Amino acid sequence: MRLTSKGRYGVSAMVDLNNHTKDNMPVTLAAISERQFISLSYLEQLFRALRTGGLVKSVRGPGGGYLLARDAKEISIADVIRAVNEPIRTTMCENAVRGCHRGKRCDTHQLWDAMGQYIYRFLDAVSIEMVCSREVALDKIEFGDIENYMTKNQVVEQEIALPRL
Amino acid sequence: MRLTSKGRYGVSAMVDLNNHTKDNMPVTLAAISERQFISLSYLEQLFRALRTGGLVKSVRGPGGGYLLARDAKEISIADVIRAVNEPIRTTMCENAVRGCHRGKRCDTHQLWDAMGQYIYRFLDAVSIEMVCSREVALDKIEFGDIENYMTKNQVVEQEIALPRL
DNA sequence: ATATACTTGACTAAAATACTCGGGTTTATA
DNA sequence: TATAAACCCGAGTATTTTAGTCAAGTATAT
Repeated sequence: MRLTSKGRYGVSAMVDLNNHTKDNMPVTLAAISERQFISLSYLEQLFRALRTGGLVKSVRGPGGGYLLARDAKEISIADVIRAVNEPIRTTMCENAVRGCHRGKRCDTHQLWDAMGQYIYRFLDAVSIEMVCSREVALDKIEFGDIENYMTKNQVVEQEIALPRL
Repeated sequence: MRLTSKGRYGVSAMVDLNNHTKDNMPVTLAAISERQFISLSYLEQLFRALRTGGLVKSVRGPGGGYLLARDAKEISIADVIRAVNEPIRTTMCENAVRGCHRGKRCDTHQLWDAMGQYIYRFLDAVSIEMVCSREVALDKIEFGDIENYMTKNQVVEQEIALPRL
């Protein structure tokens, strides 16, 4: 997962879409473009990715536009960011010559894994609905126990994109 | 704060430095360079920043090198990343024409602020010492209550660098 | 028919990042 | 006092990534 402005635009667009959907009527990109100050062509690119990712459905022709593919409660920020960015290809350390070399994990491998998981926990827990309502505070979110990070034997793969070493 | 490979290199170098300091004898960049596969010139650039940031002290001349400026327990990952990256100039939304416009905060402003604080909490809580020892698991780290994020009236500024809208 | 609105692939421009280079300065030691 | 080890520093370039555009479609309501 990459934290770039593309992801931010994606989230802004999804939030706008949810805020302006009434009676299950599709919302046009032109409308989102005006409200969010995002160019139409760029929005088209973003929604292509969002549709491929199964987060929105499109209705073609006049009167058409986009709708959320499922309830805003069921769409996380992580979902959106994942959808608009290309999937990351390399697992950072594993095949690199430097850093983690000769199969040996670099001294900081564990740290970045832990951080990735930690950030994911946030982005997975926050939904489009929460951002829209602004009523839901994070202290109401169920995160589970804050543990099991940076433990010795953990082997979960790094998923927050840090440029490869 | 930016999460880039420069920061990773910085952390790797600091961890290596701590791991290879014996009897308060300075460690040379040449040694770190060999062990971590980071070019000498790049290391020089990094340590310039680390020294300016008060995280290491240098000893010049033959037999010289670098030492941690304070105990590894007292140096957080956030400290290191902050030191090697230029400080961020703009507060993302505030002065931009798009996104947060006309003084009105954009719908997602709160979200990114909350995320920034959340990530900071992690990077501030983890020290170089913890990464070196690998004995300290995150479940032993005191994070305080997991709340006060994304609450309605929060006005803490965004500090994780997301490219400006 | 026509206009609305989504669809797609490919392309370009701009920014950020990573990294290098060359010439310093300090200082231990022979 | 000459030499070499090692840090110091400004300025530059190259690469990669990201952001954003463009042109030519296709589907469909009216």
